Amino acid sequence: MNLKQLSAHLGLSQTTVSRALNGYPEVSEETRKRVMQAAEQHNYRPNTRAKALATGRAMAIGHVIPLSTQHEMMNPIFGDFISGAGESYSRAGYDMVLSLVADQEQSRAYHEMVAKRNVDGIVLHAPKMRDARIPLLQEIGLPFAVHGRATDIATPYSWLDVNNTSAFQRATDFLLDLGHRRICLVNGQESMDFAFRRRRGYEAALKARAIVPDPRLLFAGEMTEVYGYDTVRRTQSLDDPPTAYLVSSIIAAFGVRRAIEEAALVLGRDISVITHDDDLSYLRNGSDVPVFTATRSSVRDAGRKLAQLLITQIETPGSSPLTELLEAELTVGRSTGPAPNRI
Amino acid sequence: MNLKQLSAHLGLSQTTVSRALNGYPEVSEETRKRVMQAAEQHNYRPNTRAKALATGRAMAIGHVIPLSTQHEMMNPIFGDFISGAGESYSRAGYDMVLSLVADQEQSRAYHEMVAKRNVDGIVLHAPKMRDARIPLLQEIGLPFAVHGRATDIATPYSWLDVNNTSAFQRATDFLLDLGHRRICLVNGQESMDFAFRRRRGYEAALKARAIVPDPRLLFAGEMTEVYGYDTVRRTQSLDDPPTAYLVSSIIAAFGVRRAIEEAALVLGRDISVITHDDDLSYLRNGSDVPVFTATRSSVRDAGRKLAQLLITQIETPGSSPLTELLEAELTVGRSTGPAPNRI
DNA sequence: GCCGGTCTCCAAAGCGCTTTAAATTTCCGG
DNA sequence: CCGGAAATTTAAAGCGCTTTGGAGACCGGC
Repeated sequence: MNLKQLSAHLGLSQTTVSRALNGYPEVSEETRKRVMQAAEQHNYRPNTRAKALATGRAMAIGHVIPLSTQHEMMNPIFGDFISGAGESYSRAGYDMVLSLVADQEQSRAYHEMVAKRNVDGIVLHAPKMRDARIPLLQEIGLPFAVHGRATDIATPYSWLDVNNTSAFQRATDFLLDLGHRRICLVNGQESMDFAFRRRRGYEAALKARAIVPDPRLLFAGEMTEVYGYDTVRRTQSLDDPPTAYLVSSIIAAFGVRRAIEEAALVLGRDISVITHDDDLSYLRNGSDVPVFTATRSSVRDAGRKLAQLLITQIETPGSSPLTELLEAELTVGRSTGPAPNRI
Repeated sequence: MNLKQLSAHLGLSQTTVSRALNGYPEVSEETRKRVMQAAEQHNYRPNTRAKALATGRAMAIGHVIPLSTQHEMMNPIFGDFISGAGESYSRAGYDMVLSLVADQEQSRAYHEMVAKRNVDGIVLHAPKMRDARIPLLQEIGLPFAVHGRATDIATPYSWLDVNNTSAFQRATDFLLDLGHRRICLVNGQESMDFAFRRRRGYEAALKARAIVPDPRLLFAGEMTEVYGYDTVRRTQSLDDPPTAYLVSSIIAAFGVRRAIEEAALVLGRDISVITHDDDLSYLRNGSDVPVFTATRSSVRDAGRKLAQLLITQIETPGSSPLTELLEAELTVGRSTGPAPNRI
């Protein structure tokens, strides 16, 4: 059933029917009701493609996911972010189209998206520090919003980010307050902007207490369980092992915990651990009292908000870029305690 | 730059240019070359929406993700499945559109998709045992393919599944061969079809050796780390605790391992564990020798293949449904060993 | 009774592409 | 040099919708 058939069936013109359905005022209440009813009854839905062609609006938003091995780590949080974004989209009537693109084809992919005109805007994932995609998208002129930020980009753009610097600074402070002095940072890939900011927060907290960061306690890598495990193994065999770990992901924190328990140490007594917790639906941090003390920020919530932000921007053309900085909560669990008095 | 402008610029009709670009034979090689070059130079891409409207093909495939809490467990594997599917789609020139739909709106969502005509086919995720969505889609007539299968559906449809029954049967057999007699099944939600099949495999192996399954060793739930942990805690306090665990997901297996180590037992000596391993990119099962003995089947690979299967079906109309059953590998790691001789 | 204004409704153009039917050009043997 | 087949090219219709520019109908005021 298409518009033509529907209007023929109603004995009205396509114009009137279209207007009635789209809420334009030039149609009497009576006929509007009649039209609405008939549409409902025949289960009529306007053909998206025709509508998009006529209006110039695709009612769809693109997500470009980099496919390189270096970004595989996006995967665990990907599902949650997407569900959050999806909620906002379906509420506003947008579709979500995903493109998985190899790194070297990023530029081509964006140009193609805008030329093919099948999205009204783009969400950018996993920004690197000086991410080339941002100036590219600015030049192209397609509305976009970034999940995260990119350091060293002058011109303003829309983004939503967790305050990674402050979160890790507060977490480090918390450990310092407990008497820890040797704190190992188990960070993500530092080419990623968020990881860079986390390290900055960690370093700032140390510097404020005149502690010089020990390079042997700084790690950056892909956030796997094994990575967390290996890092603890390696650092615990130092002459002067750390008494605390600050971990960038709960998956790596699992590995950290395993290595600690395997060494017959007690988590929260012998060794303290704080992890960042993205509040993933399938990786809850314990049930009642959280297992880990954590800097927590729901990535699903971020998805919801960033999507809404992009929609707002698309629907109010000419608006200046929107930004939102979320503060992570520092929730205390059972993985932290005062530094043991080692000799 | 659109077709009209391009053809004006070339001094040709839109027809000829369109044909040249789409590889039709009614155009001389010389002009084809000229058209191709101009298109390249002006970075011309046909407008997807116009093309879709004219051809009746959307060149897009929809994935409907159920949003209920009961399916949250889809999330961890979701990212990998989608990347696999995305590879196939981009190779074939399809877009992927995601819809997150609350359970009670599933039916409406499918009807809407077909009425709006913005996808050429649908991938169905997380089928339940007697999934109502399958007859619904068959009735609607939109091509679709299921990731998994649904028991008790008579009419044929396209699907791709891992042979869950045989995988868990072989895993159970492997444990039985090692002398284990009390094997605890840590399964997923048994309303999900795959979980049901896994239990069937487990039971078949026991029955073949005339062992009656102990209901106190059968668990079904959402596959979290805590779930694995709790299950071990609970079962190890039985009079006659199990000597082996058969686990449905590597995330739960992490919890199983934690409980075992916390009880000062040695994995692979005191207690054996086999887990199903979806070969997720961010949750590798160890680096060299796998940590866990596992029934392994790459979910990314499944995504790739299922997408290809659906594309094939879409592009050869009138074809009968396609199906593919993948066998999981049973890879031996360090988590299994002979049953200890308990008295 | 006529006129301007307000409500309703409609015909037709246009979005950018494909494709059918037809026109034009080219080619070649006779 | 011609006629007809083959090779190229084109005009125009159509995909299903929105939207512009009017056209009738109806109203109150003069």
